[in-house]
This record gives sequence, C-alpha cells and structure tokens, in this order.
Amino acid sequence: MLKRLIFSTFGANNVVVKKVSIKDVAKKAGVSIASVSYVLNNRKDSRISEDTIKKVKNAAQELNYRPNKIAKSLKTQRTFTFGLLVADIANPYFSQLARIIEDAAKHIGCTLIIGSCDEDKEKFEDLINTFCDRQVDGLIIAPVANSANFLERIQKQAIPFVLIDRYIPSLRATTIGIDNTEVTFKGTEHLIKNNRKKIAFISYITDLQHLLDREIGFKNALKAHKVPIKNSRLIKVDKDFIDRDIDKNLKQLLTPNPVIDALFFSSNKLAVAGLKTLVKLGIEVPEKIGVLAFDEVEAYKVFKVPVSHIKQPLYEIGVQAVTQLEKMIKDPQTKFQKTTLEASLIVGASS
Amino acid sequence: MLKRLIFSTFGANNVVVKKVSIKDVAKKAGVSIASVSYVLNNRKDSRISEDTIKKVKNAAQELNYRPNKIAKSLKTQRTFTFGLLVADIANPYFSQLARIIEDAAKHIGCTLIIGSCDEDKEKFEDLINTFCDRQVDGLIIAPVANSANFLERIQKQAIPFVLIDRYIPSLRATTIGIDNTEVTFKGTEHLIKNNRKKIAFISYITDLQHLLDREIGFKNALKAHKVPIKNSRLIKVDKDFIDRDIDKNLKQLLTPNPVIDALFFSSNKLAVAGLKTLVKLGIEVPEKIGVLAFDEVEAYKVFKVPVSHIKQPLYEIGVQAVTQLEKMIKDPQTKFQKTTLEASLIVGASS
DNA sequence: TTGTACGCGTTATCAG
DNA sequence: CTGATAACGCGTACAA
Repeated sequence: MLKRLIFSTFGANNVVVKKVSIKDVAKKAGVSIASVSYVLNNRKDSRISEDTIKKVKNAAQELNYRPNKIAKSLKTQRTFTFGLLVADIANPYFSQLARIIEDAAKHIGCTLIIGSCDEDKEKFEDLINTFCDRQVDGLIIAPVANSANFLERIQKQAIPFVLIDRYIPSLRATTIGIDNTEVTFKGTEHLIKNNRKKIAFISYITDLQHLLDREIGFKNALKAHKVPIKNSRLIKVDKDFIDRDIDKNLKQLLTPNPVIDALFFSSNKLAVAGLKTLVKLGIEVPEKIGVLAFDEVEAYKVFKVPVSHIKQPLYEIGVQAVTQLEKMIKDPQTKFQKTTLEASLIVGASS
Repeated sequence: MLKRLIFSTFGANNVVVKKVSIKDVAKKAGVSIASVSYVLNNRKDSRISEDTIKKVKNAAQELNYRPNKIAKSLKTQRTFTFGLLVADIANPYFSQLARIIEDAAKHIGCTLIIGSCDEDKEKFEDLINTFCDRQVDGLIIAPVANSANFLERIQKQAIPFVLIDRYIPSLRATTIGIDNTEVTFKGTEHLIKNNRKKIAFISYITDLQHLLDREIGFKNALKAHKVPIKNSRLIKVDKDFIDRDIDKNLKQLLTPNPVIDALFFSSNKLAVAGLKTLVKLGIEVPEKIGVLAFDEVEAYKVFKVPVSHIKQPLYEIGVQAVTQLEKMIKDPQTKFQKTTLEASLIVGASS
C-alpha cells in the first residue's frame, strides 16, 4: 500500500505545559499537600474543615488537577490494571471477549492491558513478564500449550490470575470455561439424530487440552451411538495454514462426490475457512452436507443458510473472570476454583 | 447462561512472597543500589568493575529480579505505554487494527492500553482522561463526533496523539487515514461502469466527517456520470438499530421487485447486516442486485459470492500511527501532519 | 562506586 | 479538632 499524499505545513504546538501536581494544588489552596490528598480522597476519618475542603476543591478544579496514578500506584502497590493475554485479539472470539472483559473491568475501576501471543510460548512468557513488570494487579489468561511450569512460577510470585477458554490439567488454578467434551458430544449427537453419521471432524494439530477435549467429545458421541470412527474423517489442520489445509481436505472429502454427510468444525477460524471452501466448491448445504461450527461469528449468518453452531457464554465467561480475579486480589487466600459454564447449541439450517 | 458446576476444594497458595526490589539485589550482591541500577541498565559511561558487574548480574539472576516499571516511570516520566481509543474493540475493523498497532508498539518497546467508547462522547472523554492519568506517552485515537474541543484541551496538556480512521476538520492534528471521498467515488464508478445506476447507498445517521465524506464521494460519482440522485436511495441507519433499520429498508427497496440494482454499504457492520437480509430475502447476487461493501471482514468471503469491497490499508495505518506518534513523543516540536493512504477496490463477484 | 535527592502521591505521626 | 511534617514506594542519575 503506497503512501499517496502527505501535507504537513501547519505548525506544532510548542506551548509546553508542565503537568499540574498535588504541590501546585496545595500551593494554590494555601494548604499542605497532605490536606489536598485527604480532601481529594474523601477521607472522612481525618476531619478536615469545610473551609479547607472548599479551598482544595476549588484549586483542584481551577488547575484541572488530575492525580498521577503512577505515583499513587507506587505508594499503594495497586495499579488497578489487569493484563489480558489471548492468542490473537484480531480473532473475533477473543475480541468479543476482550470487549466484555474491558467493560467488566472498567465497572470495578480497572483498566486492561491486552496482549496477543499467537500461541507462541515465548511471546506468551514475554507478555506476562511485561504485564508483571508493569505491576498489574492480576491476569486473565488464555494459556498456550505447555505453559504449566511458567504459570506455576507466576503463582509463586503471588500474582493472581484466572485462566479462560483453556485449562491446564496439571495446574491448580482458577479456571473459567465450558465443558468442551460435553458440548461437542451434544453437537455430534445432534448431527447423528438428523441422520448424519458420516461426519468429518475438523480440528487442529495441537496440544491444547480444550481442543483435544472437543475431539474426545466427538468420538464419545460416535461410540455412544455405535457409529464407527474413521481416522480419515478426523482432519487435523496446521493452524498456520488453515486455508490451504482445509481446502485440500474438503476437496478430497467432497469431490467429485461427497464421501461424508456432515462437517463439524471445532473452531470459528476453521469453520470460516471451511465455509469459504464450500462456497467455492458449490456444495449444497444442508442438502449434500450438514455443517456444524464452534463459536459465534457474523460470517455464520451471512452463509447461504444460517450455520448451526455451538455458542459459548462469552458474557458470563468475561464477567466471571473479572469477578473471580477481583476476589483473588482482595483475598489472596481465596481457594482455586474451576467454573464450568454452559455452552449452547444453536441450530440453524445448515444441519 | 447458567453456571452449572463449580468445584473448588483444592487449596490456595498461601506462600506470600514479597517482590524482590533493587534493594534486595544490592544487598545480595554487596553493592549499592546505584551500582545495581547502572549495571542493569548497561550504563557504559560510568565504568563499573567487571567484578561488580558479575556480582550484580548473578544476584539479579538468582533472585529473579525484575525492575518495577512503575517506579522507573515515576522517575523517568516515561511509561512506554500508548493508549488506543476506538469505538469498539469487538468490531473487526478495530480489532484487526488493534492487533497491528499492538505489534508495532511492542516492536518499539511499548505496551498498549485499549479502550472502547461506543461513539459516546462521555465515555470517550473518560477513557482519554484515564489514559492520561496513567501517564501514557501518547494516544492513538479514533475520535467520536464533536470531540474537537476536548482534543484541543489534550493538545494543550502536551500529550501527543494521532488520529486514525476519522479526522476532525476543525482540528489541527496529526491524522492517518484514507481519502474516503475519493475511494467511495471510485467504488460508485465501478458500479456505474458495470451498468448499475440505480444504487442505494447505505450509511449512518452521523456527524462523523469520514462517513459524510463517503456519502459525498457517492453523490459526486453519480453527478460525474450524470446519474440522478434520489433521496429515497440514500438510506440512513441508526447505529443502535442496524439490523432493524437495514431489514426494513432493504425489504422496501427489494420486494416484491427490486427498485434498485445495487447496494453500496458504507461500513462493514452495515454490509454484514445487509448481507444477512439479502440471504433471508433470497435475493440473487449479483443477478438481481449488485453489492459493494466497505472494509474487509471474513463474512464477505462466506457469502454466496465473494463480496466486492473497499479495503483499507490497515497495516500501513497502524504502523504509521505508531511511527508518527513515536516521532511526536521524541520531538514535541514535530509538525502536525495529515497522511492519506490508498484504499483499494477489491472486485469480487457481487458487483 | 556510592550516597542521596529526586519523581508524586499516601498516610502515620506529631504539633498547634 | 485541624492540619502540617515526613517517611515511605522503587528506581534513576547527579554530586561527591
């Protein structure tokens, strides 16, 4: 993309204004900085005269004084900041969640720092370290694979965190998520009951337990309904080459004639890639092939038929994450807790 | 969504570890805190003996010392933090941009705080104030309507910012964006050249100049090609009721028989809502109606035919924003600058 | 190399 | 009963 045009003649603002500090307010009000602090923090216990209060408030107002939170944090050892760590903030699943978490955090007076780690362990650790260096009060983390040891270290440093979306079997930690095995079971069962038994399950090559759980749920459902499990229908995609791998596999499974009657995508990105391919190949949905997807993205509603999908309770996840994190911060003795929320199967017309 | 299951018996980590500070390192290394600071910051100028260096590095390593950036910031008056203010981080346009900006910022050692203001002036000002209270080094802002006065105040406080996506005609400020008038002109022309002259332009009820520009570009193109402008084809949607308004208007324009031959959506959210309605109404695209959209979202590729759209140079916008902001921070005398980047028309099969 | 005065608030303690 | 003094928090950087 070329830069086409830059015009830049109009001048700079060179009126450098020193920030107003508590000292300035104190001087203007003719009181000590301590009094300013007391007044501005509404300390009822230390009784200050109405007169002083008025003087301080006026001075603060006139100077448009805003306390420096950095200084406050240094003293109080609280930053009222949370770190949110996800795989990729550009993924709608995470950006929707981020928005909910942002609002929930703001609601209790906290700000969010967001980091994307691309499932990369090194970036993951770097970002968490950065967050800690910035003295966040707590972390909300969608952990990458094999991060148990690192997270244990964070626990020893007494920085509270909650895990979302994913969990780590070997780690005792507060976790918010859904029962992936169960809901995938339910989804698979839905397909089977609609007389689709030749189902391909599209998943990632991964060590992430929550994704493996989805595969387990799928297989369990097949077993429960005495449908044979075929390895050729368990498609594993390289997360860095989703389009390529999906394209290749679907072509194989669907052309010239479908050897399957349903596709179950275990993530939104896989589903979107799959839908693109289906459009390209001109495969009739649901006539020739049924489709079930994970998560909820706008693309599902724009497809030729509304796509059936498993919807996670994003709002609940986000609010619970913030609520529980807050509790852990307030009381470091809080016990670890695993919260499992209900995901729902939204039946569209694709299955 | 119901919380289904909580099990919470396993114990808490009650080993409270005091964070290690520079003092601890100094004590362990048997040197002064000043020396620790010098060594850990690689200050070559003040020569420190190899011996001291080794002792400090070892001590820091063993204690797993990480400097407190809050303290550092208080002294250095730099936080290496940028505030990013958008309308909604859950909107793919902004979440994609946020990701790019996050990476660009990280690249120069900075962290991002993100805020969503929902086009609400009060939230907008609150968030910027919050960012300033946290002493961000600079701001990247997609400004809401009527924010000129407020932003002028921020300028007087000498907090550097760059505007993205939108601009404010009455405000001298560094701005990165596209030429909305021109690219909408180009898009409209594309439709006209494909023999679609009864175009409905779907836009918002808004004061945002960049959106008004799009409307201007549309009208200009009609004029330039001597196509009459009909008010009934200038659809204005309430941003809080997109689905409802789009549904109603498209139904009116398209059923029982289309009175138009093309739809031009001036934002991704409008387009997605429109595509949903088109699917629902079963309108053939591009046979019965042509479609052109703004921005680039995955839904465009999942629609029955790839949707033609105007693609903004997100990467360039993000990188430029960070680059120019950094320059302004380093040199407060930097002149304001308007950067206009080229958006491209991606022709799919919908037009 | 080190002591120490910052940066900007908070809060315990002390004086009027 | 009020309000000021001063000791923090944790690094940085100048003077010694």
